[in-house]
Amino acid sequence: MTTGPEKKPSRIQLRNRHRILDAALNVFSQHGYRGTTLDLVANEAGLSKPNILYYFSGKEEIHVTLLNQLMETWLDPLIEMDAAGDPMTELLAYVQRKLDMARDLPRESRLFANEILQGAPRMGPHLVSDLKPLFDEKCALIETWMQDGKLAKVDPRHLIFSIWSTTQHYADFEAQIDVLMPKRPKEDGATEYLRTMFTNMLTP
Amino acid sequence: MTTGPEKKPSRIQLRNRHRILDAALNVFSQHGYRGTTLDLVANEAGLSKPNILYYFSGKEEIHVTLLNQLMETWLDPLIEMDAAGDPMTELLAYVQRKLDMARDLPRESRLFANEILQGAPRMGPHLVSDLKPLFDEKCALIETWMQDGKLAKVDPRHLIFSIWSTTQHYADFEAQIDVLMPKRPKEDGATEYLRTMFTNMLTP
DNA sequence: TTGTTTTTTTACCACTTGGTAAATACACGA
DNA sequence: TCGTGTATTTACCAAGTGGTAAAAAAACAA
Repeated sequence: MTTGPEKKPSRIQLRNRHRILDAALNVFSQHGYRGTTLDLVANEAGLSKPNILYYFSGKEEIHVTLLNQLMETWLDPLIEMDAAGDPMTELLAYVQRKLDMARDLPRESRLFANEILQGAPRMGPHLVSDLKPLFDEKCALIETWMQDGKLAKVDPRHLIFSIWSTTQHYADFEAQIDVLMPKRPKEDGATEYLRTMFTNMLTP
Repeated sequence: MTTGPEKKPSRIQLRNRHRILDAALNVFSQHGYRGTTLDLVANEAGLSKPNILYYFSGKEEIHVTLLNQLMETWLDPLIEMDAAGDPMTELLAYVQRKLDMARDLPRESRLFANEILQGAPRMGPHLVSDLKPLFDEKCALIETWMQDGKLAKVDPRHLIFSIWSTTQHYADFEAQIDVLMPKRPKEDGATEYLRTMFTNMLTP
């Protein structure tokens, strides 16, 4: 009702916007915001530069759109951590989901890392309004689990930081890992290692 | 002998080169390579752009110089891990040194993270020639410690990755941590947390 | 088919940016 | 003080970049 008279996007619009965002994700995640040129995105998307600006008002809007989409994906695994489940099971499952995400969505992980590295100039508000409340809620949940003697007592905030850092490392520092563990198989032991680490730390 | 007739750099040269590198470290670590302009570096250094190009042949040379300096600093804590010491003590001390480095040299940590994130375009060779041999050597050392029953058996490569990721996280993702743990004190529990984590995991 | 709307291309432009040439100012030993 | 090499500034430039205007092409409804 109060929303303007927006017409539903055509098939072409849907397809091209999707192409552009996919191409932009490739480029932004590899070169960062400043390192990304519209020409690069245009090439990658198979469109001309002015044509891209027909679908998005500018470079910034493309970047912001990606960041908004990313936020949902990013929070999802943590949201799923269930207060009703078994604490150790829930936590290990969360670690696994985060590791799977680093493996399946390395571009998204690097896009996020780039943004935070540069001081979250475009994502700062999202962190405050979306991530912070969720973070506080889940820290409190973990705290109760520890009070109940279901988990060993450690600082839940640093626990979450360590889950994020260890899992995302496999996406963000892939170039380094490629040098140090060349021609490794798909299943390279990270899953088992992280499982052991968090199990040993959190077993009461 | 075979080295050319290089004159010793004057006091002014020493001072200005140092100023430039310090300014460049600020800018590169915050904005990445492409995001850094010579004008930004010049302003930060309090010199004019052409004056900067009097001391360095170009933007690339400044960046490479920083990266070379960084490599030494970066490898140092791992080099210090001593085969003759007590395994658990040595490992925990290494964790502590890395955490101190993230705290004391966040700019260097972010410079490194930026470079790796973008695929190590300028540092790749250094990783192969300097980091890889050291990494293999220390992995083998940790392996023997585990064989001797001094440490619980885990994959030493992933162990080192987890030390790197958890410690550097406090520098590289500082913008996020500032949101999630606002106005925290200097000593915020990270030291204690990491000590607990690695102790619990590695106690045989 | 035809008229209308949507999509794409062509040709630009203003600004930024890495870098250069040459003139000028400065430091310093004799 | 003067002369010489060092350091710095001024005035540029060519390439790259984000973005625009308007014409051309394609899609589509009638």
